[in-house]
Amino acid sequence: MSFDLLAEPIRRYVRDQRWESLRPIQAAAIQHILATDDNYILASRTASGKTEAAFLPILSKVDFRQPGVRVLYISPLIALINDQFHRIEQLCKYLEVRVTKWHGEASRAEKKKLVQQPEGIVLITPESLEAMFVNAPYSVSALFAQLQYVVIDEIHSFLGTDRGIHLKSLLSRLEAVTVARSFAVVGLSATIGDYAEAKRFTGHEDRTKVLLDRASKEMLTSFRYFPATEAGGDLPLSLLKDLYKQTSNSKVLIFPNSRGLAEVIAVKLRQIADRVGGHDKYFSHHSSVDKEVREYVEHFAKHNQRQPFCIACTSTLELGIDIGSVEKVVQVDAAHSIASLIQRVGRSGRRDGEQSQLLLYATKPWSLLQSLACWLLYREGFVEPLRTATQPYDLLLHQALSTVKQLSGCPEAELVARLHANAAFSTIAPAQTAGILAELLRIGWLERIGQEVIIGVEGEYVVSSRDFYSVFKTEPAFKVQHAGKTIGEIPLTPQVKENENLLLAARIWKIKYIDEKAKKIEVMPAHDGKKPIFLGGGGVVDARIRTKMLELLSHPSQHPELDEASQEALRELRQEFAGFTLSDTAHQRPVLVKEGKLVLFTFTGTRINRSLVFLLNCLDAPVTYAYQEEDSSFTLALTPAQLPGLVEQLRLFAIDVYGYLEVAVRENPGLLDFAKWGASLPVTCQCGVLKERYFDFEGTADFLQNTLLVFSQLPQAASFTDGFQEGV
DNA sequence: GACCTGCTGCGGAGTG
Repeated sequence: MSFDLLAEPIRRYVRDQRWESLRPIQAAAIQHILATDDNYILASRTASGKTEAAFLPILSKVDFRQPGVRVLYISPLIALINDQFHRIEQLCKYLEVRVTKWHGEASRAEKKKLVQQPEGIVLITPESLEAMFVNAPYSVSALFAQLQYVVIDEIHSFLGTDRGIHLKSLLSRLEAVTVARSFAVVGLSATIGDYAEAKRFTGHEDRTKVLLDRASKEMLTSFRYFPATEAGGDLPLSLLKDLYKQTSNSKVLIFPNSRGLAEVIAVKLRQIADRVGGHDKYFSHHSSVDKEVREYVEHFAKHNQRQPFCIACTSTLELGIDIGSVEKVVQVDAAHSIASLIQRVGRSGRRDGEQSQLLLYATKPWSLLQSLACWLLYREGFVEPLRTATQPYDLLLHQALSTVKQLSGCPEAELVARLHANAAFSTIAPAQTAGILAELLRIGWLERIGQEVIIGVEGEYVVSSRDFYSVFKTEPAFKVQHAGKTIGEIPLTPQVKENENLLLAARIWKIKYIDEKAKKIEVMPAHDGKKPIFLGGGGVVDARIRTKMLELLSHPSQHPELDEASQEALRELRQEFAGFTLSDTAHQRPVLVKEGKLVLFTFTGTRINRSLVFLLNCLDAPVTYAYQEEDSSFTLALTPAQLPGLVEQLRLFAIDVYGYLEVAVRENPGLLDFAKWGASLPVTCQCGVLKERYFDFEGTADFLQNTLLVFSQLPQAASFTDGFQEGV
């Protein structure tokens, strides 16, 4: 049925592929895309042919004899563009349509040719599109004036992120240069939790539809518990031995949540394999491993059908790039989000009829509890809700500079109007935009010439810098080399000294010398070393995960997926909370009374805990406290009678926090380090960015208002506010 | 107790 709707050359392509049938998502996409000019989100599991689902109908529909680029494909990764280029080019040979890669590592000659004769399909990254707007705005209109379709791959990776707001703004600006003032958008993804958000992303929620294939693969899951021997130490040997036994004969991906631990696992498993005569295909894969080394690992995994292998990796192997069939996925300690767990699980079982396995290791009781909570929520189909910023002042600042550069200056009123008309910034009031522009004029990033604003002297440095095109920050790093070969890149931490040993790319190295000027570290092979240290902020855990953890502690549910040691660890943890009778885990929170102190377990998300820490530091009469993210607990030097009063005080601060935020941001500008362009905003906007993206004071006030405290040694529950009234 | 992502234009040397 759907097949017959395709153009003849495309039908020939499908026949030549010898596919038995079209996949469900392909059949649905063909019917819908050919019938309407609406936007579509195509959601179905990895390796289900989404690229073809989009391109078969689009190529059948679009008239490529017209001049101009007709289809633009946008990807979050260069590697994905290179992957997709081959597939799309194969398909386009049947139509004699030109396909051009346009990213930082693509051929300049090809780009130049395309500008001279704009046609066909272009594959691009958001940053390259940004660069084109800034450096060659005439090319943007020359290439894209006749644009008919924009395909966004892995669209979930943009949703709810700064990079997503950036891309949304670029799409809005792109629409403005097309003759038709619009194009259709097709978004592709395997993991979308929030379809409304995906629809809004296209800029036209009302004419965006979702085509969804829910089919998924069953995984054989088991939890395994090996308690860490020392705090902050490496993994216990018993875990590594078990891990080796479980994985030595399979094709495996191991996700240990950090680059350092990925190295430890790859090196230690290789050492065990050496001793017992196992295979030697142990790799590590993360951002600090050299790109060529990573490509070799990906290539090996993809083209190797029979041999077992093991890759210890971070989120570099979560997205899109096809690495062939994986039989087992191992997660060491809890994944930071359910969205991430879904992507990781999705890396295995790409072939039909293959049984795949998920192994969840834990080294600490709380991590086991969190891991179990995440897995149960994943099974329930829960994905963290996305919070797209409604006041992204920092991204507006970036796009304001980019727009002024694009237009070579423009009247201030027109700039304000353009930014307001941009779908990414429609929720920002023009008065706020004017305030941001005033600040840019004040610091010399913009200048006023007559009626127009242009890029200022200081601004030229910013806009001309290589770092301008992206909205995310990166840490400076040193190249690690051995005998002329680059192994990877690491930040210069105190650990990096001559004669120190470190692990990188699944090997052990001794540092020979450090060339500060050239930013290079020369190393030689060694036999023993420490894991590399990387600097990073903390993770953000959703409140729903913490509530699930509390439910697991309060209700004696059975989980056959847990091994004996895990069962025992869970039993012990439940025992610690046996003194509390919690009937309403949505609102009740336990407070342990011991040794003249209180331990308040908030069981809420990182943002609210973070806000509570901030509010505690605002108090006029300081309270001694210690906060732990692992078990979401606050240890307070208070008596039970004092707690309700404190809580009410914090709630009042949370409702009217602005003054405190302003003081904090002036005293400690580092608070805004998470926002690349935040430092140049007016202080009011800086506070707005902090409030919306780092803290959650509204949620905190809500939490403080509605939570019922259950003390371990008091007979009955007391509400925060009740308690406060009693205290008065 | 984190992880990831991308990048222009120019000059000059080397190559065909």
